[in-house]
Amino acid sequence: MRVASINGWQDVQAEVLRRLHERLWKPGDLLPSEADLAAEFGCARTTVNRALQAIADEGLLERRRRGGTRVVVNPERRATFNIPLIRLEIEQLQREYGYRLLKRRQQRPSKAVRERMLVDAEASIVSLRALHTADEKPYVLEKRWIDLAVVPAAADADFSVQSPNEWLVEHVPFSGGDLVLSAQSASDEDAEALSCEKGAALFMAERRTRNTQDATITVVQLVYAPGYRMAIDL
Amino acid sequence: MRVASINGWQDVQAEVLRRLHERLWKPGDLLPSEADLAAEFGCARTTVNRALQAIADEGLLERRRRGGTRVVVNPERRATFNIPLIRLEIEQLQREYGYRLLKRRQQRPSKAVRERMLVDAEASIVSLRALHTADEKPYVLEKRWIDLAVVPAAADADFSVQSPNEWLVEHVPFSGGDLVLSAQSASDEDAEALSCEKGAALFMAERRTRNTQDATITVVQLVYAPGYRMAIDL
DNA sequence: GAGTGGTCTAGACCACCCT
DNA sequence: GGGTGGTCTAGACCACTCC
Repeated sequence: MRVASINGWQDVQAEVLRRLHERLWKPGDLLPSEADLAAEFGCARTTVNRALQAIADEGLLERRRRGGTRVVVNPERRATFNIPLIRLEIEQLQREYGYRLLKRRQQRPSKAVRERMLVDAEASIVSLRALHTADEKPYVLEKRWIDLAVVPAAADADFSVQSPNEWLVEHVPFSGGDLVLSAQSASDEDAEALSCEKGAALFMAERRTRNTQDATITVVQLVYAPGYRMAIDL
Repeated sequence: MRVASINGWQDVQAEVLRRLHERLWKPGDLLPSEADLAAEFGCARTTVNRALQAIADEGLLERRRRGGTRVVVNPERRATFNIPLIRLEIEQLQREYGYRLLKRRQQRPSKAVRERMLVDAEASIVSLRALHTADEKPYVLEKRWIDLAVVPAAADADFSVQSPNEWLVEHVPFSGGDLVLSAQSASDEDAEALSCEKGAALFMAERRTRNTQDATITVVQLVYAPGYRMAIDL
């Protein structure tokens, strides 16, 4: 037998991956059909299907009805990462989490906020500034805007004890959105809140969250203290 | 009928997601068993399994043998994104891609490189600097180190026409690794290569790639020109 | 011990789409 | 038209783990 012994779909996946690694099937090549592979491996087609699906989900194979399964030519690496609650992120580092609400206003949106949230000038917005600390040291500055038309309850929420981050997770159904990562020079406000020098290079994550009706619930900018690293496994 | 009509696993997924949205099943709650749900939906247990698996993969449910399926309490958002070849990334922006090799050396690793690559002082390393441009303007500076013990062919590769990025994708079997995103102040070298001011806030991605034997193939630092944004859909 | 999810099997039908 | 992947079904056995 060429293959040690195929028991489950993970074995099939491993064997297919091995052949891809060894360039036995090269980029652009057409793989045998599921039925043929099932015959070769001595398992049900369903099992082969499951394995190939998993590999295709990773971006290494491309599958089409009637067209068969092809090895992708430019295998874009696809990375998955978690966006944890800041509190949990800090606690996982074995550091003591702290939180402080710096500012809270209810107001009409500025032009910049209107563009970010895609709301009109009449909207009622809760604007927040909060600081998350690790071992008493500034960790990340949270700048957040919440649309009260979409989340009326936010008007009465007490963000001085619970961070808007966590409050929203608890009170608002999850939904879609997007995330933009960038590097920014510290503004005066950033420098003061994070106790760093003005102009320092800061890692920033800006996240927009939409509900199921595609309305913008909230936009948040997380401005991390200097030295922050976002690690992702591939 | 309570439910419109359940045909496929995607319908089951949609219905379960609806119940999660509506808080019919709250964080921490135990869902009915797959068998019960299958009976309710009038489909096979396999179909329910597929649907719940998909939701669990998104991080919203937690499943355990014997323990059943639970709604996750703190639903960490899980995001996936592609890491494209730089050339394709630029071409997708409808800008003209350009590439220039700035420096190439073959040498023993410095202490900093040894730490990054986890190799010893005797290793033979190809050290590269290359610039990728969009419409003739600096886009990203690539600092790369390749371990010749792992990739001997890199000693003879001509990186002046093809970027190491693409050469490696073509010649080295894909593998695991990790990725670290951060913000850095532009060094003298960065500033000169990217035509920006020293100290400017730059977005940096550092990636380490390992082969199947867990040896470090290459480490690359991608230092992006000011203003770069990395966008991710959630 | 018993109930749960994890998975395999064999067969079936369908949607797609290349030739 | 016909071959491919996408999926469903019903039944089965197993692994895990809570009670």
